Amino acid sequence: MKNLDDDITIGQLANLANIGVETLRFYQRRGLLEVPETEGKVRFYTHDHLRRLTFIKNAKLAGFTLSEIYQLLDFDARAGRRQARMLAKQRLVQIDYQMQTLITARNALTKLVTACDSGKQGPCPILEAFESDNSIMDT
Amino acid sequence: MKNLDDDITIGQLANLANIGVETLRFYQRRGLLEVPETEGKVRFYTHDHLRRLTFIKNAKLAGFTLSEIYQLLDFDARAGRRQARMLAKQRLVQIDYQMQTLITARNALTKLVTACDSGKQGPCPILEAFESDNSIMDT
DNA sequence: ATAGATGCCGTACCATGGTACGGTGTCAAG
DNA sequence: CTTGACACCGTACCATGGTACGGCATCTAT
Repeated sequence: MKNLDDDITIGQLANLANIGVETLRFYQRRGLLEVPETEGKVRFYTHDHLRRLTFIKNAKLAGFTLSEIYQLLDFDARAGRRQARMLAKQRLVQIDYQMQTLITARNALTKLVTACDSGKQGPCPILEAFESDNSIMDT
Repeated sequence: MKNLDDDITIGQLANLANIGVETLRFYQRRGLLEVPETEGKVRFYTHDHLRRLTFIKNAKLAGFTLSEIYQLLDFDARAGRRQARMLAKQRLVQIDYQMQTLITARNALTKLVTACDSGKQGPCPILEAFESDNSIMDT
């Protein structure tokens, strides 16, 4: 299980990681994925590259941007616990903000859909609300 | 209050709506904002344009994309209550999905930050988690 | 009447995260 | 020995939501 999956081509790596080859190349350009030294012409990838891709996928799931992931990878290399923690905390603040926004929109839309479902007469409450200046979206 | 704010230039409209002029032009290109017939050279905007911008801003707050907003505006013009309701319901489903994603990420990051804060030894739990295959992000 | 502020228009550019294309090279099987 | 499948590389293109620039016209105040 150590070097069984060593010396893998980019296509195989892409398969294992379930990511497109072009995306891998894109990550390479972004510095997220190391470009192996070529001994000849075709480049070979190892277990390490796969782990890195796992890292990237998980960090993406946590909502980090690619450039934040770039930093996280750097912290990982330099044992930058403090910085990683800071980035994570920042992301948590952001998440709370995003959730609040979603909750507001959700409440508003739920209310409006209900109103629109029940009332049969007059203009659509949803569309009407969007035209109103002190919107239901403020709350 | 009817034609006091009529015959307004694009710059004034931008000010009133608190949106950049370039953004207004962009909305015009997208068909979101009507381009007034020019009687001469300079185009004049009215209260209607301002209401439309309010609509756009509120719909954006609710998380609709510009092309969805384009549709909503169309429904508004044709009294498309049913369609507006459908779009709103779709958006609600999407919101629930997005919230679930955020909650998962939030739980994971909270746990990791706590772990990283307490443990002083060994590798950073956050970075470690991202390298793990069956990630904390799955749950 | 001349400068400065706006308006108009087309077009280019930005970030974000990819996706695709075309040319070239290499390698293995039939 | 030729065909097909990949690899490599540079570059272009996609959607999304703007933002900026350059050239020209017009309007207003000094």
